Order: sequence, then structure tokens, then C-alpha cells
Amino acid sequence: MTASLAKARRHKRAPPAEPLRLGPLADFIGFHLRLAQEASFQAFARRVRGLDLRPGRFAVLALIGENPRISQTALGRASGRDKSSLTPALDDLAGRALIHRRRVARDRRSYALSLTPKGERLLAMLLTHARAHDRRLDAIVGLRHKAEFIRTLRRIAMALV
Amino acid sequence: MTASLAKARRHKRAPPAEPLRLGPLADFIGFHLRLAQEASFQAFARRVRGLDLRPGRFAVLALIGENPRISQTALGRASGRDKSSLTPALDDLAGRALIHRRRVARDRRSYALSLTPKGERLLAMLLTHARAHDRRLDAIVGLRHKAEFIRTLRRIAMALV
DNA sequence: GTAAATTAGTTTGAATACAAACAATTGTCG
DNA sequence: CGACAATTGTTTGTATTCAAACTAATTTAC
Repeated sequence: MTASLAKARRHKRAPPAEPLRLGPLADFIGFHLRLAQEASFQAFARRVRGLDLRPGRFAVLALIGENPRISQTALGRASGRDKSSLTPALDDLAGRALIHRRRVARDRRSYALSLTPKGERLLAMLLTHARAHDRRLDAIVGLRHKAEFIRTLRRIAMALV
Repeated sequence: MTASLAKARRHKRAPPAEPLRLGPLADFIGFHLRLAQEASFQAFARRVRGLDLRPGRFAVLALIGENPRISQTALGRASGRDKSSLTPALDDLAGRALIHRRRVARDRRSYALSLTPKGERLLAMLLTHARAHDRRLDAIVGLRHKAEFIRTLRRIAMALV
């Protein structure tokens, strides 16, 4: 750690302040929704980097864990993803023995998804990280407003899909 | 429009009600943030389908319009995207004569981005659609809570990046 | 004044997404 | 029963993203 490095780091603080004009975007809910979601997603991705699972798969795993025997279509709706996006994700999860994919006798088109013990263990680990991440979000949103904030987000998701 | 079709449509109403258990996800801000953003994005995408521009490019165009001579790096930060994502997007916009990309004399590494008259016209059209879309969001969020809601989203984006 | 560090933008690679087209299965209705 | 419609999941194509490695230009440090 030389003096030049220390000096360089000291000057590193300059750029963040950006007096950028947002214009009409400043009042658009959709714009800020996108920025906040992207920031939250990236922060969580950095947190679980190195674990055996990427953040996009976390919600899928958690939803299967909460709803054993769920179908892929229902899972897609619950996680806000197209069913065609789930096919490769579930292939991967099944290939790593994190989930079971059983054919349903009454309707042989669909699968009944459930977690394997290995999947449960990984989910438990991910939940620990997810809780820590969300505590950070709680602090930013404020616990007093959290419930109202989530209700508003849910109204948006329900009304627009 | 046969009787069978009418009947089929009548029965189409069943699936939407989904008593799915969210478990721990129910309390995670990040999860609902993702669902709301995805729903908003898709609704806007459907609205501007057929126009000459996809929704991901709209914010880029609007930010350039508000901040002439902006650099690609600053644009990336403002729009929440990595600079490497902007290269192909700006290539496309420049190729369609919607933006100018001029080299800066004082710093020949960077570009000064600005809209062409054609870009301004397209932006104006997109803004009309964006305002209509956001009025829909306003109705869902409630005008009384809109400002507070946006402030919260901005706090998340600022704190986590 | 030159070497080292930093910055702007591009390239490449891997991951992920939606949408439309498709096969297999089930349901509906005459 | 038998044709048509609807649904489940997969395949294919295109678009988009980030991250890391890279080039070129600039700034900093000595």
C-alpha cells in the first residue's frame, strides 16, 4: 500500500455526485421501479455469489418448497416468469438433484415439483442470505412503511399482469 | 362466434384465483419489487409494441434528450445499466439516425450523445405512451402516495448501487 | 518527462428473458 | 364416439443483461 495508492483512493470520492436531469422520467413510477429493482437484484446477486445458486433461481426454489407438487405453469405465474423460461432452469435444478419432477397420474401433461433434501438444505442457506438482504431493504424503506410499501407493489403486480 | 366459444370463454375465468403460499417470500421487499417491475415493464412493452422502439431504449432516449452531450458512462449510471450494455443499444440508435455520437475534443476517449430531430420526434411519441402508462400506475398507487412511493424507490436505488 | 494508474468505450462469453410455434394430453360439445 | 378447443411443457429464435478482459486516451506520481 504505497502513498500513491492512498492518494488515488482519496480522490476516488469525486464522481458519485451527479446533477443529472431526469426530465419527465422523474415522475414516472415505472422508471424508478426499474432502478430500484435492478439495484436490489444486483446487491443480492453479489451477496450470494459463490453459493451454488444464482439469485434468479432462489424464488423458484422457495416457491417449490412452500408449495410441494406445484406445476410449472403455476410456478411461472407465481414467480412472474414465462413458462418457457422455467424449462432450462428446472432442468438445471433437477440435474443437480435439488428438485424432483414427477409426472402426475391424473394429468400426464404436467409435472409435480418438489424439493429434494439437498434442495431443502440449499434453500435454508439461501434464506439466511435473503433475510439479511431484506433487513437492509427494511432499513431503507423503514419498518413503519414496509407493509404499505409491499401492498402497493403487490397491487401493481396484480393489476398489470 | 359460436355457442361453444362463448361457453369456453365463460369458463376461462376460473384459473386466476391462486391460493399460492409465498412463505418467507411474502415479507421480502426484493421479491415484490421484482414482480411489480416485471409487470410494469411488460405492460409498457405491450403498449409500445409496433412503435419503432422497445421499452428498454426509451429511458436511454429520454435521458439523452434531457442531458445533451452526456457521456455513455454517465448515461449508464443514470439508467442503471452497465456501460457494456449500452454499446449495442447506442449502435442501433445511431444506425437509425435517432442519436448523434460525437467525439469530444478535450477527451477523445468519450462521446457526447445527443438526439437528432428524428430522435426528438420519436421521443415525443414515446412520451405520450409513457404518460398514459404512468397514469395507470398512478391510479394503482394512488396520487396521495405517489411522491412518497417514488422517494422510497429512489432511496433503494441510491443506497444499494 | 516518463512510468504507472485511471478512465471511456468495446468486445466477448455466459446467463436469462419473452414470444411464437410445436407436440402431447385432456376437456368440451355435438 | 369423434372433432375441435384448451392446456402443459418443450423447442427455437431473438433480445437483453452483466462481468471480465481488452484498447486507447488521460491523469497522477515521482
